[in-house]
Amino acid sequence: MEEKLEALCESVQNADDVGGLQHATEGLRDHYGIAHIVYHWVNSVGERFGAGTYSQDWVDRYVEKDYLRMDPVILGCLQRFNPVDWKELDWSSRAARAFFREAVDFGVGNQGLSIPIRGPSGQFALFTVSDNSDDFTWATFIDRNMRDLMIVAHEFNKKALEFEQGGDSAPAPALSPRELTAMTYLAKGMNRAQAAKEMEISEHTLRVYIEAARHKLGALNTTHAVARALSRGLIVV
Amino acid sequence: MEEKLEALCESVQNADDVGGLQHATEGLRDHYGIAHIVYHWVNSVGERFGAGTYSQDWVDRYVEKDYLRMDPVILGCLQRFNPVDWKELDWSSRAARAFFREAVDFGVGNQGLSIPIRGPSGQFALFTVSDNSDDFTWATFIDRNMRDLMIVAHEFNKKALEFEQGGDSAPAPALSPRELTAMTYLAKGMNRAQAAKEMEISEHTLRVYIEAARHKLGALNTTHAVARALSRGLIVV
DNA sequence: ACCAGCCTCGCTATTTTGGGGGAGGGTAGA
DNA sequence: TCTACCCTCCCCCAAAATAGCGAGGCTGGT
Repeated sequence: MEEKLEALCESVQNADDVGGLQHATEGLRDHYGIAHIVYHWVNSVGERFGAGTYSQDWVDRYVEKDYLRMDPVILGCLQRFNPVDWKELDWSSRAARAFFREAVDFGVGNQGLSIPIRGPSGQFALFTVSDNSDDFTWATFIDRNMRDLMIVAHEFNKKALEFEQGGDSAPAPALSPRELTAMTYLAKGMNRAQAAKEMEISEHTLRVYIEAARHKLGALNTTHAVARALSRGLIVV
Repeated sequence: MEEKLEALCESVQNADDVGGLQHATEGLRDHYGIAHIVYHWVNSVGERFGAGTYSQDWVDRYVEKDYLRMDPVILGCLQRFNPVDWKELDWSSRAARAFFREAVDFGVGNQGLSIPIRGPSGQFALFTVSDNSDDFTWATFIDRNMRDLMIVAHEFNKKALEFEQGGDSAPAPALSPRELTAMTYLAKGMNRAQAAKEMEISEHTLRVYIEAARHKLGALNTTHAVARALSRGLIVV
């Protein structure tokens, strides 16, 4: 079993483009003998890409209908931390139920598990396994393979990150301690007067920090600067 | 080996407070025969807590000196995705090197590996293993145990999430599509006029969205609202 | 069928930010 | 050493955001 996992990880590691990941998902599907494996990834500039075994028809349909905006799997995972079984999601709306029926018609399994992972710059990835089976069979499958799947999901993420860094990487400008403190207070909702009082400096000085931070971050205004500082993991609210 | 991992995970699962996690870190340390295991967590409202085997002296010192703001492990992991060996971090500044020497003096290992994980609402967790050893021994240890450690780290996260939800959980307010779009444009640095033009609505209407978002997010001003929307994963820049 | 919530538009006055200048002392890295 | 960057303080004025009112049409869920 250990060796199998090793081989599966390697099939991901050996990918050198999105096509390679695609191939890896097919290998995984065959290995586990289930219906689908899908890896979906949003990079730090909001571009999406995916690799997986869903039929092209379904992918086209999904894009055409902009299902991304209402897919309970996506919406649910954006709010979660842990791997989530599709059954735990909110399918209560009419649109969601219709979407699910349509998905099953297009060959997506009636059972699914999605593992969400987040990166430091707004990256968001979803590793999904899906199959057609009853609740008990599915629960057994998950119980057996959850950990391996998490490891494999992680390999996918590593690969996706490599691809992104292969592109243009932002060098992440360093802010001075006072600048960071200032940005943190602003991110907490203070205005300049409050933040200055908190930092025990004049409002003028505070302004200097904010402007310095703005310039370093290439931001157009304070809100933008705070947003960038947050996205880049420079500060935490 | 498998059974050992199972037992370790259970020791985490059985924790029903932070003290329980503390106990679990001690068990892990003894199991692996290394110097330290530390789990550090920032929840969605910015409160931090930790469980681990560092000496109280070091923890006190760390807090007193506000090392959180300059600790290269924290700063580095805030920018990363994958588990990171401490050797890969940026120790070039004098302050960082002094910090490292001091840490070693306080019993922290000279080798370390930290696994960062992010949640949907700005939660950020760090699972760290540390020991005193040479590069080769450490590399071997990591190579052998990385995957198990990732699984264990995940158990910690699951537990931390439970604790948070047990307390007062922010119900994650849902923003309407237009509100989200508005917040996204603001996060990109547009002012109200530009965002309104982009959305093809009047500036007044845009203002309504911003205020609605502000109220839903409990934010004091626009910058705060954008910061919260970002930290909670509602928008991506 | 109804209600909640979304989307759209309007006004005025006050508060907060942003842009443009400077200036001097302190400290860490090359 | 010495240079670059950090920290701190000051002025004036234009531009932008916020607070407080309000109103009507449309859609989705119960």
